[in-house]
Amino acid sequence: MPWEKSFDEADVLDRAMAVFSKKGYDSTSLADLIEATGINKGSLYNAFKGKGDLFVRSLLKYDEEHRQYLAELEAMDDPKTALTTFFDSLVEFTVGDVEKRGCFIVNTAGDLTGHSDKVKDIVCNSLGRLEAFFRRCIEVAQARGDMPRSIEPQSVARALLGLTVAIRLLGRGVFGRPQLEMMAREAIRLVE
Amino acid sequence: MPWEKSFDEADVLDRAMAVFSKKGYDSTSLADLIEATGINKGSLYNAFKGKGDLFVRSLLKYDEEHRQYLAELEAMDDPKTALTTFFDSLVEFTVGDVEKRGCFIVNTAGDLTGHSDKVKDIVCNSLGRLEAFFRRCIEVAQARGDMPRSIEPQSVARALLGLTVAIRLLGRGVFGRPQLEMMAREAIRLVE
DNA sequence: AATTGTCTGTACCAGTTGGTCTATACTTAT
DNA sequence: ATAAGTATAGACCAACTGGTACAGACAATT
Repeated sequence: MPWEKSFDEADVLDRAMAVFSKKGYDSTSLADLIEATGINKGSLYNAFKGKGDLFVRSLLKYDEEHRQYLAELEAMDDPKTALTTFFDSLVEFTVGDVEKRGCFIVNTAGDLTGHSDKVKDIVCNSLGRLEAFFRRCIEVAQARGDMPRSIEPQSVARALLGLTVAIRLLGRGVFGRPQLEMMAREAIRLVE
Repeated sequence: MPWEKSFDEADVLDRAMAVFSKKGYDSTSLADLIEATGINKGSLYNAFKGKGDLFVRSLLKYDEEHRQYLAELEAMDDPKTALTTFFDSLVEFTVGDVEKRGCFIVNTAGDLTGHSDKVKDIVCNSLGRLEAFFRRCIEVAQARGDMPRSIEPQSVARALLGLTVAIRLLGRGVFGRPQLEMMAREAIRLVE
């Protein structure tokens, strides 16, 4: 009888995610991946179909974790606090990202050309879910009387998505903490 | 006596700009550049120091053109119209970009890791100028009584910059015209 | 016509790319 | 011990990478 897979696949995906996110798909070589994951080239091609497959699976895992975080926020059941918490931790997370690897989804969104339709779908769905989360937060808060009726949920949700993308993108080298905090504050001002 | 340079350097930079913008620095090969510019490898290395130099000079040219456009807008001397015109043409330009090459500056901003400090400076300065343009528009409009005093020029300008970046980035494959128009409308709503 | 220097094409370079393959070491259950 | 399957290391591949070198074609001045 053989041997159970020895390396932790989730761990490999996490490490691959970090490299792909930091350098992008094309600029990440197999050598980079082998060094980062610690597993051998043979094992890599045994466990995954290749570089492309590893990328897609990493992206899916990142997306899945993101989705869970949104679910936790939504479970707070105080939509306005959920929004402020989101933007607070967004800035905190971005500033704390000392390696400047940024958001895997946003980085990939800026690179959509030259990616498969599968990747495009993952990115579009992920961003769509975030926008929908914003929209639900606004609608529920309005129903509770915590947010003015004058706000159009769909379009403000889309603006919040835009500011989120901008914070994640510009936080990777253009802006520092004070600038990012100012942008986040302005995002919250949109729903006040 | 020799011969004056025969190919149009500005034209070469424009063509290089298109390829670099579409595929990014790393993913653009010398073969791509030769095919796009139409000039020979030898001429390329004679006229420019190499791939990196060609990239920087293309980026500078793009930035310069951008700067001129902003100057034209500011010369309109009606800051609020300048802002709406900016976002209208931003969406129009993004939608009309059928090759989905996006904004050279924004694309490079998303890729800042792995670029020289020179490139970082160009990108940061370019985005900084756009933000300053927004701020001046707001301040002048406020002085004229065309915009509410409650608006904080600096932070709203930064939010407008964020939405601009988002429109350019997401317009490259994630969003279509209606979604982009909605984001642009929300940007204008920030200064009303 | 001779000269000067740019353009072009091609050949060439060493290093890297993603990917395959094989031989060997190893771990587990029979 | 044997068998089955996994991990590893490395050799190997053709294609491509950015970059250099060189020969000849060409244009403009003298």
